[in-house]
Amino acid sequence: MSTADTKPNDSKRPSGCPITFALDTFGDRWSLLIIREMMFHGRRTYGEFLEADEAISTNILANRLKQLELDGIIAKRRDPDNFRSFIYELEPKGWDLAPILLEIIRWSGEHDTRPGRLMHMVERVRNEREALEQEIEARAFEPL
Amino acid sequence: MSTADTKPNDSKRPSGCPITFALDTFGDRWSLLIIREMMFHGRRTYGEFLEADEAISTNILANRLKQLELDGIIAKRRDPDNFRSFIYELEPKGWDLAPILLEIIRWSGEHDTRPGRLMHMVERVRNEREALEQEIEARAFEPL
DNA sequence: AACATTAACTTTCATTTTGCAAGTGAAATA
DNA sequence: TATTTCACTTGCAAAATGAAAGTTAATGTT
Repeated sequence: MSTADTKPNDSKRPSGCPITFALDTFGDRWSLLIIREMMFHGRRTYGEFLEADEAISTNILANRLKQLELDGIIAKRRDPDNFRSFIYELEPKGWDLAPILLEIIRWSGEHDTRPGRLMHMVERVRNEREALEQEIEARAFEPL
Repeated sequence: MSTADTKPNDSKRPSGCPITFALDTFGDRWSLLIIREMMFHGRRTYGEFLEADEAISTNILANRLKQLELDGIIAKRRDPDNFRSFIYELEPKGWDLAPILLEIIRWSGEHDTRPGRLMHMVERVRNEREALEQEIEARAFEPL
């Protein structure tokens, strides 16, 4: 195999530090974006992830999905209605990243001054964080 | 120059997304660790950062410090007591990352089951988050 | 049934980033 | 004056990334 089939950013020697542990599981360029797509945009299949704004490469996407699954952040199952398709879903460990993502959105809302910045989620985090958290929590417990 | 003097993980096309904005400024392997060292371990100089557990390479450290400074996360000034030394300090934009780091620590506390995991900060976040936040906030406003 | 299309990858390879080791220059110390 | 300290920089090999093309199997079309 010549493909990137090893995890890129695992610490050589585990330090025991909680920050390092977290970076080892989602501290790369793409993992959090995949999680964002699942958590906030409802994307669930390989093809849907490729349609996201940031245009991830197919090999990187495959590698990250595999790694996120190994780390228990997401789960993969067949689409019962389309046997060539797979559905990726967040696991509790993945849904539990929501507070981190919301804090990241809050921080960017405070410090991103670019003209083209998107304020939709920023406003929701500012004005109705509780409701937003509950909405996400509810989706985490949706059937199937 | 052959050195890594460009920012590695800037999005080619800015998407306006707050998550992407954040990843562009600290979504790499080392930036958050440098910020952790400053915020929780009081390290402030190039030499002190090199003493951290994770052993960052000198060229990467130099590159990240430069980039964090450009992004307004940290500031660099001469040590008035030692003219060959520089002191790096968090800017408000950097201190404001504290809630993100605390959420990351919380998340790892919930999901890191490794035997060697360090629980000190996890416990503080669990049991006295308010006090911890205020302590950090206080240090953000310390003179000089 | 034959053919085209869709979906989820895998492979190849060039480019970029990382990481290690060694080197540089200026300021402080012996 | 010589040595050490501090903050980097440089060179180079190894690893990761990204773009594009290829593969395999399920589906949809004629």
